[in-house]
Amino acid sequence: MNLNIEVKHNEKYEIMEDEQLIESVHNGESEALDYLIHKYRNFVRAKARSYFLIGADKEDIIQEGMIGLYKAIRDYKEDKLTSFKAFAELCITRQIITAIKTATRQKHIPLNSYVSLDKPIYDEESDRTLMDVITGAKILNPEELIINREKYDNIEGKITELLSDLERKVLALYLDGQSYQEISEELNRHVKSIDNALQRVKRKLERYLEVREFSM
DNA sequence: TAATCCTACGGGAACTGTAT
DNA sequence: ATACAGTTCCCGTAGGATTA
Repeated sequence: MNLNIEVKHNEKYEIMEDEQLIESVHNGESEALDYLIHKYRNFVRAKARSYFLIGADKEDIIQEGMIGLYKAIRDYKEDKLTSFKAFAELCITRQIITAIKTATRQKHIPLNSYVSLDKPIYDEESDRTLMDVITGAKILNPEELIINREKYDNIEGKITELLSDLERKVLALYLDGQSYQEISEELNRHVKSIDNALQRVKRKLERYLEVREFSM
């Protein structure tokens, strides 16, 4: 079956450290590249989710995230102090944010909703990124990201206060990159319940955003 | 087909007004 | 003060439509 083939195919890579894999890629092993990209696919998905939860275009953001991943693989230097994973996370995040910024730039952004910044508002739609919503601040560059991290932590606490138990759990797993089905199995609920919980979470976050924007 | 959105429904808790 | 009916809000659920 498919599965077996895949397993065999990756056998030799499974025991390798990311850093070794990178080296292989740099030496021209395209299979190592495939493996790495596959391995980090869910990671990218999880990262991207923060940005499309509130309605951004999921596929586009994931694409950007994958580009960031690719760049990370391409540019990672072994002698760096950071692990590849940390480096990749940075690259992916930066790529996504840059893409969103580009998409939203020169877009008339209503004063009351810069929150939508992270959200790629490709068009007339009013979308906001979860992260933006949560952060409530525009992210101008990586440095600001770090600065905003503190605010983010605060706000995160407040937001989770708004959510019910189920909603909180579902959100956590969702942001973890899990699918509806995986979440439903984990929590022993119908997929429908997951969907509903997510819907409520989104609505709450949107509402929270509005209030927040208003008071800032 | 899976993910997502929209709308409506039912149960329960909290609140309110009122009659006793 | 107590009891009770009516109202409102929140949570979870469900069906169906839409989107990717």
